[in-house]
Amino acid sequence: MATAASNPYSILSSSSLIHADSAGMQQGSPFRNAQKRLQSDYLQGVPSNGHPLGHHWVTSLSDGGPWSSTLATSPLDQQDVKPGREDLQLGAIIHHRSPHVAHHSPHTNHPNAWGTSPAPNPSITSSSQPLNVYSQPGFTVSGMLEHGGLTPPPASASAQSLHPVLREPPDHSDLGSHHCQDHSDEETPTSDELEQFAKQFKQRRIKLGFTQADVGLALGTLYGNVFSQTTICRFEALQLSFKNMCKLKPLLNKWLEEADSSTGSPTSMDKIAAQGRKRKKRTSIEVSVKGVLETHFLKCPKPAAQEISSLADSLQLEKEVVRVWFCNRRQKEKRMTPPG
DNA sequence: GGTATGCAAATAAGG
DNA sequence: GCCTTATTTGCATAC
Repeated sequence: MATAASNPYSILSSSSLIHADSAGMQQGSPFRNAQKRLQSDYLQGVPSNGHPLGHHWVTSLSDGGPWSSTLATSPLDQQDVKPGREDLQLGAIIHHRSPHVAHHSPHTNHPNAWGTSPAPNPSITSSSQPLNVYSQPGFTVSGMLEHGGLTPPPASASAQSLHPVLREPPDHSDLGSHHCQDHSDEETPTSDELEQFAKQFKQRRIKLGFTQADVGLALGTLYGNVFSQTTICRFEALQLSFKNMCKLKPLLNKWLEEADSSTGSPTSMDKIAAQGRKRKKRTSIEVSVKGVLETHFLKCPKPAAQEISSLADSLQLEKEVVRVWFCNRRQKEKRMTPPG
């Protein structure tokens, strides 16, 4: 199989992937997905009218919502556009592309935009006092040996590594308010706390000498759930949805604690890292294969299961991959189709 | 070589 | 089991 699906949980081997997707980066594509639209809309000051979906993360900007306190003062805050999705990528709004932001988050560039958090989150009071909410005696260096290495947690850690997101620590360091919908308990951080955390997280990470990729991998070792550099990057830049930020924060907080408090007593981590991935590795579909799929789509946007199966066979793809492709393609089609 | 971003694959949730 | 819709996440690549 040419897809990573054949080895969905391996974070080590991706050679089986079809890497031909570069063409997928059609920058000149007439179609811009929600994310992209949002960004451009923001940047262009497009009024909020295009998207039916309100989002607490954004819609609340002007009414004391999660990010309101800081955004309200942003020079860009007038861009109170209603995004079509949760992922507003607010960070991007204020984030001019600054290639090497060695020591600043987007906020640093626009202190007023995000900063001024009146109450720094105690849970991230930097290296000096980690919270130890999840104290795990065996962990070292946030799951990494040294900077690139993986530091396996003790056996007991494996248990902890289960369902990281779901098993929220009973006693979270965050004093949060309750802005996170599905985590409506007291653990839910406020927008200010998230913002502050992201900022300090980045600072600490850099100080400790870890890259975003390091952190993403380390989360796999700590929680059995690897994240990409992209995700860490977006977290730091506050480009994830509020809900998603809430979800990732405890994990990163934990990593930070570990990184801050340990110097890395190597253990036997590799296996944890290997068993880490829960999400199926993204399949890269070859351009030629995409062409075939596209052709089929034009003829029949909603093929029957049987048809999908045979198509999958002929393309040597998993049936599920083909099915999902059609689903996503239909979604895309809908987005592309102008209303009315 | 690390980080940021476009596009889309994968997943979640509800029907 | 499959669909739709919304969302999360990462590959590939630009910066």
